[in-house]
Amino acid sequence: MASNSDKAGKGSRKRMSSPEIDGPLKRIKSEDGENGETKYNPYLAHMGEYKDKKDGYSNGSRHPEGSPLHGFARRQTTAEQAFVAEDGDNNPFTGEPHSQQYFAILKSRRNLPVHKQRQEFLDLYHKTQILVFVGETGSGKTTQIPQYVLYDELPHLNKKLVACTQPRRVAAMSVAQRVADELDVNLGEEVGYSIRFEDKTGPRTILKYMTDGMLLREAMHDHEMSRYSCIILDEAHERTLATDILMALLKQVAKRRPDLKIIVMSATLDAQKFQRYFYDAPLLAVPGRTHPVEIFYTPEPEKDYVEAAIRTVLQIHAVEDEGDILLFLTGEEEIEDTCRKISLEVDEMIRETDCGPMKVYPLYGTLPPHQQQKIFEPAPPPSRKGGRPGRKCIISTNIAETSLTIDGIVYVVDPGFSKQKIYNPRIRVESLLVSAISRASAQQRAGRAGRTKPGKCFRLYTEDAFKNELIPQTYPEILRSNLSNTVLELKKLGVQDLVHFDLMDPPAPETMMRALEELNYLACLDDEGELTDLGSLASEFPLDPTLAVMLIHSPEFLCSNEILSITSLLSVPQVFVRPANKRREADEMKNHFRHADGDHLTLLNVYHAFKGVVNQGGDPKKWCHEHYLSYRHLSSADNVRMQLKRIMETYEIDLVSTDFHDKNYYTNIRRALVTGFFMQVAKKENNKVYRTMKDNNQAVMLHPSTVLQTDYDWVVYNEFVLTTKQYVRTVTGIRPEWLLELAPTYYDIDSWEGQPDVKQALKAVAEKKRRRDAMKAGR
DNA sequence: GAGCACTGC
Repeated sequence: MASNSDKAGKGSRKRMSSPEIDGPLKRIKSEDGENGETKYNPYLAHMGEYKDKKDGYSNGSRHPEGSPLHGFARRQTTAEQAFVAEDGDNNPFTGEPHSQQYFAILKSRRNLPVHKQRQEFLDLYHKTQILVFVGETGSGKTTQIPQYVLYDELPHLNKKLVACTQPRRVAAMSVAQRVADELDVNLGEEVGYSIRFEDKTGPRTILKYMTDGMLLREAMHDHEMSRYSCIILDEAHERTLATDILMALLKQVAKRRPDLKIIVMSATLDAQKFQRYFYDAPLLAVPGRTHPVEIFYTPEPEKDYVEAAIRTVLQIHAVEDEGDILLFLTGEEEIEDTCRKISLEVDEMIRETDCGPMKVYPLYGTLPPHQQQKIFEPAPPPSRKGGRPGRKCIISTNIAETSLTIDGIVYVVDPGFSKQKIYNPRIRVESLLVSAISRASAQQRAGRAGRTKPGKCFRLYTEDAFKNELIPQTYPEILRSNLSNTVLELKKLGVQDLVHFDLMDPPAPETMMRALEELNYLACLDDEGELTDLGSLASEFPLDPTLAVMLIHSPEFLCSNEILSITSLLSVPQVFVRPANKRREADEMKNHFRHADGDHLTLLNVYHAFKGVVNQGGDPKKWCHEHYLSYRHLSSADNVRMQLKRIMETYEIDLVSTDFHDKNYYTNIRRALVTGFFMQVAKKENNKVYRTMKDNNQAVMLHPSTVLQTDYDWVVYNEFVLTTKQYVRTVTGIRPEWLLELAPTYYDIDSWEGQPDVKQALKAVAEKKRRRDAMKAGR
């Protein structure tokens, strides 16, 4: 142990005492970066052996007398033991004395509902491999359960981690910070988080919060998830694509790894479904801590939900007690519109009655962060002394249902609609549709009224509709998505038999077939459905297969630097900003970057200009503002670009450019686009209408935002947009002979079915090319 | 000549 005390004070954390604390081997390892010594200490060699002994670290002897964890046997601990250790002077995981703040937080932790059931939790945890845990909002499950697991798993002993997944990055980051505080450790040391672009964990990390997508990525290279001794899937009821795949995967891994424990945490609804899915796993339910919310329904269905919503909000403002209002609507335009209308109406009310002031705020995902922050401003004070209190009204998309929590909401107005993604496998198109929400969603919305005190929820539909028309749960994402990316991931994850892969809600066979077909055309899967080398490489990129394949092919066209930039820009939200009152100015600015051959090349021009400003030490923020570009999204594209570039370097994909003055500079890029987008091609039918290829076969128009000027008969497009009309967005002109040359399987004329005019046109192109080649040869 | 629910790698 002497070597440990020698080190005291040298590490990043000041070690005050307790050299006898367990884990010297670990500590030395983590600190040897300081002076480059003691990678291996022969006196401590025996401590590395416990791993090989079957039950070697469960006998308690690993924690010497005096250690807070003395007597703890892995997976045999009691809540009482943990309480004593938590109450101790020194932190069992770091050896440091506990801070004052620690004891203050500990007190509040013990008031959480979940605290009472710690022993019950441990009893179940000990006797089962998979556990379903159900806890309502406010139960403390997300912060406490992983800590209960830590005190029982003792992950510092077997060098395995406890992981807890979250659907969203912000949640992973903020919960990790909270738990680090609760455990009295520095974030990034014993407790860390891992999200895209940021890995805040270290050699000492024993508890890691991470996004579900991140764990899935890791699993692609470690099918056994061997770094973890316990995996906790939190918010499983949200049923993200990543969570669904992880659940199916973990079911398989659990069979191969009896030592791996799995906890699936969910909100109450549908708990039995999770239980059944996990072989009737035991279930532990913990009550939440929220205030009651009184629900009101309309007696008759409302014809116009926006109008009804406005009426309801004004009514609340006129007659209800103090408290803020949250109204759920479906999209940006609807929200901005309603904000204006309500503000005007309130102004009138103030003039005519003695009602208090009301601030109205919009809230949706694409709103810049500083404007999103405004919703947290306090409600306005009464307009005169002794007047009626003011309130704020937030008009929000679904973002306020799960992602953002606003305290102080007492009234919720729920018209019962949201925009939802749907996938039509027949024409391979994802689109957004305003649809009725589910009962689970309605309950979640109502719950937002009871966070700080008892609240009221006004549902703008009948009770009968709630009971009989709303579906119980929102369809999971996996049933509403194009699965090309997912299928490629599954193949990479080593799932051989997709048909029998045990997903909780298997997608439609047609959706699977479409994905397999698409991946086959992209040559990511061979004709037997096996992953090809190209497919394996493509799956390394956090991109849609189309983009990944294009990027991998791009060096052949001497433009991988440029395709890398374009790919990054296509992976972030629209970089062009178009404020409602300055559309003309914004469009004029956009024209500065216009490339006559299409939008992809225009994006590239924007990126080059942006980088030019950055590299010349200009003020990119100011420049973006002046040019109606989103600094946020351009920076994020730059971030994505760096990540993709690193992956390209790892797999030795050359980063090359054609000389800018070469006449083929842009042609090479357009040809490279075809290697990925050859299935997203539209051919001009008449002046306005284009038609997409093969069984997609849709009449589309070029989106009005396009800069494409030259009259191209053939275009590639990035996106199919279904709104009032069918549009293709982000389009670039191409030459049809490139299709025959670069995607010969897809554009095989002999096997071409349907679309006789397209077939005819392709035939003519092929014939022309043949003649030209013959002439060249004859010369 | 128009609109973009929300996440995630």
